[in-house]
Amino acid sequence: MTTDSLDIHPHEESLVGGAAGIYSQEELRAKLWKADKTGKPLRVKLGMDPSSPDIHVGHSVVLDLMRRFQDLGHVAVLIVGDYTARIGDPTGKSKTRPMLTPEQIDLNAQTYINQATKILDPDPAKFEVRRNSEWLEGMSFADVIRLTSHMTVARMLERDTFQKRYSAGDAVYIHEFLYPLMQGWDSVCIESDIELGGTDQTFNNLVGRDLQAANGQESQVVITMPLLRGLDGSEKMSKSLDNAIGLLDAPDEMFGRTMSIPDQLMDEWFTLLTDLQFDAKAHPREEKARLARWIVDRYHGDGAGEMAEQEFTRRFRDHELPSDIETIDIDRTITTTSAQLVTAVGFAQSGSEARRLITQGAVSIDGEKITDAFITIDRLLEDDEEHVLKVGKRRICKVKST
RNA sequence: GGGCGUGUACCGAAGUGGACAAACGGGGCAGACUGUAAAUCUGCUGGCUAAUGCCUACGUAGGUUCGAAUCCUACCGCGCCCA
Repeated sequence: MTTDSLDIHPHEESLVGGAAGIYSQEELRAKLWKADKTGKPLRVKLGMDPSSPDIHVGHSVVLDLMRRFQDLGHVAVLIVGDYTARIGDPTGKSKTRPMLTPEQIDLNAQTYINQATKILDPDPAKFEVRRNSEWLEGMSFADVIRLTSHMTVARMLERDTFQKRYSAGDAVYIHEFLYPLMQGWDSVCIESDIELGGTDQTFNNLVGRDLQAANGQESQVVITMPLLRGLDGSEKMSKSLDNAIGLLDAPDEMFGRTMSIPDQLMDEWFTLLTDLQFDAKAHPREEKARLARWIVDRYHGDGAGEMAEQEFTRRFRDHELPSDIETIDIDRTITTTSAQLVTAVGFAQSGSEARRLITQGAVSIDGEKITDAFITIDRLLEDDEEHVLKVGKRRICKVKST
């Protein structure tokens, strides 16, 4: 491909402006011009791991880019790594994930697609979903060996996670070497023009380039996007680290979680998640609320952010009760002490934990702190009256005892 | 195949016959302070119990011992070295 003399393509900036890496921009340029000329849309690949179906706002970074490609007329090709998931742990982090049944995988994939199409355009002309079992399942051992012959051990060990684990003396299994090859082979099979992913996918996606070249195809362009850090402000956002905001989270939950991020994270979130401009001079709380409103509006519709904010303000600034509290019925013949009450409503997992919470002053009834874990609830609760039980800052319910 | 190591609670990591539900760090939870921030400080962090106490737990299965996370045997996993 000649790339020397091409002018900058008008769409380039909007597509790669936020990227962490492009391999390579010249090739992207050539592909964009070529698509214009031939009228043939580019095939833009994104891999999805069906072992964990939940999408969080961090995924929106890459999905937004995918959407931009779609809006320019290109085709989003979502690869469901069902074959990969069936075999086990794809990232080789440290633990082997349980093998999933085809049913679970189907379900997860569907859930994923439902969430992803909150961002992506589901128009069939621009949206294609493929499962990699389609082409991986039928491969023979000889096919697999042929595939592995394109990769050297040294090259494989360049990869960050292998490097670290290997030098730390942790186990690195041969089959883990196959995952990048599998993903790369996906690119060959769907004739990918461009592959998107987070920076953690750089290595895997680059393998696709090599395999395409080795199979007589034009190599895909790899565009990596920065990883969004989660609520804790350090680790990348991930459901399993419990530092994520799910796309399906309730408005109040989204708002509250956003408000709890460290201030230093705001700039990053504004940049990666929104089209708003971060104002470093504004009061941090106000800025964060603006960010939170934007996020809630995006996933729950205009106005949802403002409602969530109001609820948030009354609850946490004005220390009032939430407007909607679940009422739980308590049977006094079973539940007798305050500690048992806390476990009965599900705010503690064991009696010991409930007792600890009470001892630490975390539990209150109708605003009155309880300090005695063994006091009988007869002395705390009126018959047939609703009382507000609060544990810590967030666990609140009404109890009615009979 | 052989040799040497190693396997501890959510994670990392001490402990090498009794005082071990197991130091310490991280994480988590709670309290103080706040902007539900972050940072900081304090406490808690296997289960049952009003409590003395009891039960379960140091890779798995047996054994030695009054007593085992600690010693022995076998097995399983992982690492390193030799072949």
